[in-house]
Amino acid sequence: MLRTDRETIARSDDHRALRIWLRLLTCTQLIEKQVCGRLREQFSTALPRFDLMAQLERHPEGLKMNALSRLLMVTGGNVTAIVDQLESEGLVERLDEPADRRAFRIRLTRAGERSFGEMARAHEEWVVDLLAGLSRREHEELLKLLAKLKASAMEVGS
Amino acid sequence: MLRTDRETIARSDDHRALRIWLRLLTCTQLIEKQVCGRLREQFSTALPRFDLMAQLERHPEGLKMNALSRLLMVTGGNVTAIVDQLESEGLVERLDEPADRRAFRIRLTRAGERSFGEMARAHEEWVVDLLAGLSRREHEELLKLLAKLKASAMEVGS
DNA sequence: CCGATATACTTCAAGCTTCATCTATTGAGG
DNA sequence: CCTCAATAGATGAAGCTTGAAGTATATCGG
Repeated sequence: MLRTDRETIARSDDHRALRIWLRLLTCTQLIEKQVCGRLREQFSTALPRFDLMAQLERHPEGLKMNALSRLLMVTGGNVTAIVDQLESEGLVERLDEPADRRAFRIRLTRAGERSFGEMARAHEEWVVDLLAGLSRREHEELLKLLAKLKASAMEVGS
Repeated sequence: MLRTDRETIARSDDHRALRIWLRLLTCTQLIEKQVCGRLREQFSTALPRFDLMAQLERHPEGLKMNALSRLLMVTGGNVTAIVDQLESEGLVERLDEPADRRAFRIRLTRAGERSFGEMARAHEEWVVDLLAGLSRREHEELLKLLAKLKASAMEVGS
């Protein structure tokens, strides 16, 4: 019978968790560098701008700065800066929120929708390519495990 | 019989890849925020400094700037800045490389080893906690899938 | 040995992000 | 009503990261 004392078990679990975290980080950075680089080369834009527009595209009714900040997991000041940029380029607009005079609703303009659409198509291709080394079965498994991981990490965070 | 035309299959694959990428990014950011925040609160230090020291700890013989840059996936200029900081605090040292007068070998000092050791213990606990929602079986599965993902992404990158 | 090219590292300006702080507005009790 | 705490956003300084340009050294082909 295989015997392992508690400390050894604990140590090997610790080790495994750490390895997962490091590998997760590496994967994210690899993909991020690729996407970031191509976004810059082909569309002269940066990832945070793309991410913000992606959120707006999913919410055609518009989003408050606050909501953007939470969805993108960045600080409010950061959202202000990105929205300022995009607004000055005519890609998004700030609409007054009748119910709350402190807030506005940020929405893609027509030009923003068009511009994002082009980028999104290319972006999707890049991501599909980057993940092409896994089978459909593995994709599904990974998606499931990441959901659990997300839940686990969120619980601790709260 | 279930029938799906090629485009629908392609679209659903695309969709899946995108969802995996988004979820991966979310997981990484969640964990990163946690680790980053606690590192700052409890040790008044930042993640990149910790990461750099972690690499040095794994390579007691020292690493060249170059190697650090590759391992950490950041630019050389960035490594220079972080090493400058840590060196001024006496946590790492630059040793001349006899074979190549352009290069040096960066190593943890005794103080650096001590300081990193404390942080590493706490860090490992945090990570174990954050991943505690998954079983050992799931940990192993996730580690395997991430290895494949890493390989897949690296192939495209090259 | 020499010159061209590549490599190791540094420097610096520009952009991104965060944190702390500030203003305006809302909402809840008294 | 008022006041006070909470919330929506904006602002500005400080730190991190990058990319491009610069310096010094190494290597390779003639």
